[in-house]
Amino acid sequence: MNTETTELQILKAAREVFISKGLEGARMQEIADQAGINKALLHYYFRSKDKLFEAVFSEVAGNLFPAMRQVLVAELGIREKINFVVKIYLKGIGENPFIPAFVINTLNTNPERFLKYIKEAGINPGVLQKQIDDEAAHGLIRHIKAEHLMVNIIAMCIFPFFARPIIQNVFAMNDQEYGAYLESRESEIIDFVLKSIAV
Amino acid sequence: MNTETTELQILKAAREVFISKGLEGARMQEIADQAGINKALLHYYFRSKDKLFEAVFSEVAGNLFPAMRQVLVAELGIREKINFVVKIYLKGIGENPFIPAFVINTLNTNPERFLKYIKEAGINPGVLQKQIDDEAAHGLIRHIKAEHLMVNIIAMCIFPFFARPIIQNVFAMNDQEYGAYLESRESEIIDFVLKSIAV
DNA sequence: GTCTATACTCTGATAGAC
DNA sequence: GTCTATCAGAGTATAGAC
Repeated sequence: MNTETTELQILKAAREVFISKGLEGARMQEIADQAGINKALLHYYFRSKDKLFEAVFSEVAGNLFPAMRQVLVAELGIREKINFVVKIYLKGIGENPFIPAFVINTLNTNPERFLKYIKEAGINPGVLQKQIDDEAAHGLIRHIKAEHLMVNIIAMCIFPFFARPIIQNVFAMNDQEYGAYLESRESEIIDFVLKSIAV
Repeated sequence: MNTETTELQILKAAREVFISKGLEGARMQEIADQAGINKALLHYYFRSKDKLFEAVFSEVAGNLFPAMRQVLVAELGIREKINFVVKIYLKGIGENPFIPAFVINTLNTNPERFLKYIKEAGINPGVLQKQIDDEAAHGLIRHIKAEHLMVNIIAMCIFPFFARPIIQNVFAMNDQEYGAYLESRESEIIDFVLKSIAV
């Protein structure tokens, strides 16, 4: 098998194992098995467990913020931005439902590792705040601080993914029902937010 | 030193280390150091690392849901309940800001361990749904499903605690400013929700 | 109950043949 | 590039003295 394929297979396997077990919980042996290769090869390609983790994490983290940034600077009204960001987030996370817990876990056990990716993202909430102030002044929405609006929206989008077992149990949903619940949240969240910021 | 004191000191130290490092990341040596005792004593009191973790986790998990349950069955209108639950949650978590990440982490790496505590909690959202339907029928609030309202509220309360490094960086807050931000969220969340469910 | 010393296991990492 | 075999270190757990 050629080099590139092997490397990609390792990364794929590593991503799955690290995401479900975390850095400390993951075993190089398990990653090797999952990739259908040998433990020694992992070190041949990535030198150490930590470097392999870094490779996985940078890939994941690198995809987190660009979408957000794109929305913030887009030429859209607040309502359209809200509509857009909720859809993008739910779709993105829905395709990789364990990413949020993985990120939060890394964020808490290893904050330094994370900071550079946040900085690289170059998200500037100032433009959003200005837009909010503008639209509020014109009576299109009520006034609200960007740091509350953004956090509220993202919280509502992400939370059901890592609290899944709790929610599913408390509301007695089976897997299928939970899938439907997640889908229903798209319009629910948008509706919830728009009603809240209406004048 | 007497038995009880030592056991409590071990539990305290174990709680701190497990919460910041997770089950796999924690070291028995570190727990022993933190407790000011010897590694062997940990095993004398708790037999194994896993049993020690279980002791810590059951204590933490056992305190999570009772508050929520109490609010659900209280004799209060929806608006008062919302007001109440936000305050209770923010206060409770504020005193132990790393609990949410710890729980989410355990929840994802070891779901089985969690399920029994959820079941024990005996939270019944049916009563809340009935109350919502009632108040909506009387035109006091708009209609909304309990599984959206509850998840939205809790998400907004908890999220800032485990996303702290991200939020703090994106909005360029220092530690003091972040403390003020967390405090300001109490009234912001209540306001945000009440405006959203107004008729 | 508490300690020191040590046994044992697991696992990340390397050496070296092919 | 890929494998088998092995090392070295870390970390949990136990034995046994006090």
